[in-house]
Amino acid sequence: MTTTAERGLRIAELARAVGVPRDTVRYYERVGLLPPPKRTPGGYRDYDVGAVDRLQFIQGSQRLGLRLVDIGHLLAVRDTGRCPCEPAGELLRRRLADVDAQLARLTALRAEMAAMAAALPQAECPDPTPGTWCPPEEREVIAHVRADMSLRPGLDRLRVQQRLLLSE
Amino acid sequence: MTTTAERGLRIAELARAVGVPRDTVRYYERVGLLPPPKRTPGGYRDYDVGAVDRLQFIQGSQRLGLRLVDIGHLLAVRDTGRCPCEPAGELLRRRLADVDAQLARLTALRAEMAAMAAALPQAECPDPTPGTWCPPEEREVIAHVRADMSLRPGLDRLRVQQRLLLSE
DNA sequence: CTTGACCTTGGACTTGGGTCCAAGGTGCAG
DNA sequence: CTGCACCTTGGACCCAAGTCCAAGGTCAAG
Repeated sequence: MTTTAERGLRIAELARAVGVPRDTVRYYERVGLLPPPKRTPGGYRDYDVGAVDRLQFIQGSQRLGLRLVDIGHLLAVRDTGRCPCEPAGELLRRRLADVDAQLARLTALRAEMAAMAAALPQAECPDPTPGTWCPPEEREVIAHVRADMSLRPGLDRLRVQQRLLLSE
Repeated sequence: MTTTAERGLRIAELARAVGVPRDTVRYYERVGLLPPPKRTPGGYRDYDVGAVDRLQFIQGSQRLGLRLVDIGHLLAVRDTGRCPCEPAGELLRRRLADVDAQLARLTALRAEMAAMAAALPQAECPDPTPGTWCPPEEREVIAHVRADMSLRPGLDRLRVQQRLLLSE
């Protein structure tokens, strides 16, 4: 028997292999994305190479904008061996629509911001009165933009978008 | 003296005026976006009409993708009366760059997702083996996309973007 | 005066995806 | 055998931007 019961990956090795923190791997296990691995006699997690694949899949799916729960669904169908194309396609198509909507919103946003930026004077402008915004001439432009800003109906989705724009 | 000490807005009135929950107004006060208003003898918050303006400004800025902290900075310069054009312009230009970067990423993402979706067969496809993903022919395409997905260097910014794509 | 709508507060809870910690166990080289 | 790196666990904490709650106070109408 040459079945050398080769020792799989320890958690740090797996984590390093895909470039995530160890805690994240444990977290994925906690939330059910990674099945509980075999354990060494001492209780250490003992992953086989498939785990690298799975973890990479999770990472990739995340980059495609899927939430962990959705990735979980995807993994579930992948695991059962039923054709994943239907649900995966469904998911992808929905996300694609989202991305398109997002692109449209971002494009509009970009135009708006560019307009605002253009409206702001280059350098020396007299200090405005507190509580207002920019001296008279500019004020009209800004007021326009502002009205535009405040009157637009509540696209709650945008809330989500803002978070992303931010990053610092 | 015709200074009729007219009663300002109660919190619910202010909130209704701009279409936010009462709690949000209090929250903004807690985090320093709204100054603590006058109080009625009974301790009720007593807002003047300027608060509507300020709250609308906050809402508008949020729609432009600013975080509350950033909006706070903006409001601070607005309040001090120093020319806001410089910092505001700075902020706007940075955000604009972010939006551009985001647009680029989203566009790439869209292409990638479209490719994936196109690669998925329409309907009847043989069930794949568990743990893999789609039958052989498609598998290559997917594998390619997947490699692309997993090998791309860690643009951590994307993490933020994902959140946004999600909405459900 | 009573009723009911409104207001006050501090604090806890939410979502999503982690991240960190302390106390203690394991594995292996020297 | 010692030392050290690594592992285990449960649980607490983080961010953002709220949201909800209970216990109690206020105000205006009837």
